[in-house]
Amino acid sequence: MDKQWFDGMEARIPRGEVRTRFAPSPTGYMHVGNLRTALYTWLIARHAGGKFLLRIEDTDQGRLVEGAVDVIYATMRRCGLTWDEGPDLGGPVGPYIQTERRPLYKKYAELLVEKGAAYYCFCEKAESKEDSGQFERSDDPCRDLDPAEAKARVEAGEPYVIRQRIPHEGSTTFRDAVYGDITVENSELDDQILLKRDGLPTYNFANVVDDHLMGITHVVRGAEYLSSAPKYDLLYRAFGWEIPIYVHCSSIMIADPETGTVRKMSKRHGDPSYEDLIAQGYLNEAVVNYVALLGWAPRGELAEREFFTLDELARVFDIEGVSKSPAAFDMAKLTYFNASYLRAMAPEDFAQAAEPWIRQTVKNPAYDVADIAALLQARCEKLSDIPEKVDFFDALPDYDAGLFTNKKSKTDPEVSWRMLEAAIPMLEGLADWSQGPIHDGLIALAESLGVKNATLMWPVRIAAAGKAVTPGGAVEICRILGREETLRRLRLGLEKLS
RNA sequence: GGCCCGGUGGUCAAGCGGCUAAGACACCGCCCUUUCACGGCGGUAACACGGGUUCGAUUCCCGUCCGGGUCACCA
Repeated sequence: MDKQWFDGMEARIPRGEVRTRFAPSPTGYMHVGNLRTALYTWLIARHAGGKFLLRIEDTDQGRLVEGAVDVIYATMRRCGLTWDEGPDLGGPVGPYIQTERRPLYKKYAELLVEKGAAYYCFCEKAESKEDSGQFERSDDPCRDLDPAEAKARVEAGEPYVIRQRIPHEGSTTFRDAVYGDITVENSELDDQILLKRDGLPTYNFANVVDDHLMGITHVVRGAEYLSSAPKYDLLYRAFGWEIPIYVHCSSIMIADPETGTVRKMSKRHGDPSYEDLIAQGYLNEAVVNYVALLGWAPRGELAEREFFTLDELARVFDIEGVSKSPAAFDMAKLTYFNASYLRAMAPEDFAQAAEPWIRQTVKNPAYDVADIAALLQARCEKLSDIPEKVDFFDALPDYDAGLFTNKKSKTDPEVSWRMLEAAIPMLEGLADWSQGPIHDGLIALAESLGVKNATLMWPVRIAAAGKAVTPGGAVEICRILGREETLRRLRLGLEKLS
């Protein structure tokens, strides 16, 4: 056995430093739940001034996805979850890709066999969950094989796996930072496979080995791993390693409209992933902020606060505030966060973000993106709301004359006809086609006609836009459309009313 | 089903033995107003249930119910 593996790693890591890791498997997208786990993991490290590492768990050869690692990098970067060590950066305890650490796991598994905490198993492979459970764990005929005989069969080339030998008696208690102490009867635990037939480790084994070798102090992961935690403890103890602090995070649920119940959020059921949300026009900052609050809440003074930047989160995040019960993902609230972030943007930043969405329907270069964006900023909750809202600029919709009737504005077809007839010459004669003059001209006209502002504004806006609801009022829309186009549309309205 | 973990308004949640039980989203009104928004103001709405412990339980313990997780050579 190569002794350096046992003594070398620890020496490379400063004592007392908090080290956490996000260890995704490359699936090609980021679950919302995974994003939150990554975020909390990052926050714990940053809060403590420690190190955050990225490790790729690609031990499932059957599920390799091309380019998936790049998706992970891109997502992490976009979210601001910077890492200090990782496959691309390297670091003192690499490699950071599990398949590149392959020889390591076998050595450690064999060490466990030597110690009697694991054993070779030659039983038939159960290909799936359904095929498993052919025999009860206590019935595994290989568990009590003579070590020398087992070794001989291995050397003879017989396929095998290495299983963890879990005591049949007693119980195991482990400690979790959010759930507290949890005790499980050992008889409830199965002799899980550590090393697969292909020589690669299972997730559970690779985690223990890597987390130890990489000096991870806080193991953060989803609550679905809570039930395997006692087996981890048994493994750490068998190795004689220090047990890290476990931080299990409850699942993120989502309401299922079909069944009227909640279930764990998952890509498989068509629930949105991080990428989906971004594609739907949600801002990265809003998603991160919202997700941070799904399962964690600031305490004390900050209990009422909801808006946090990443840096602020790093400052105030504490494991104490992590909740034990599963939280339901609420798209409406995410939308609220997104709307707030959109409104808080500098106008020019918003215009830049909105431009591609505006240009989906506003192709005419005569219409200024910044002008339109200014109308939109307070009126959209997500960027994908935009195209539909501004579709009337390029082409006047084929609207119904009924739109001219509006009770609140006191308009009907007849009134509207008079308003348009009066507005057209006034607008034609305007010296300067800009916000102030158009506004003042219309207000003055309303006064001279003896009608309330809305009575004049409504028909003008309807004729100009051809829609009942528009971003911005009559003045803004006319200004952007330009004098010529505005007059053309108002005359069309007049015709429609004749 | 066994085991494990949860349970404060529809949702996220504060609370950590004594409170008229915060706040936010959503919803409903009102104000503002050139449509719709934004913004402002106000409102409806909760401690799952039953036993204990205690002078006193949302808070501690037990049971019930409900919800979730897990029982793969997947992670």
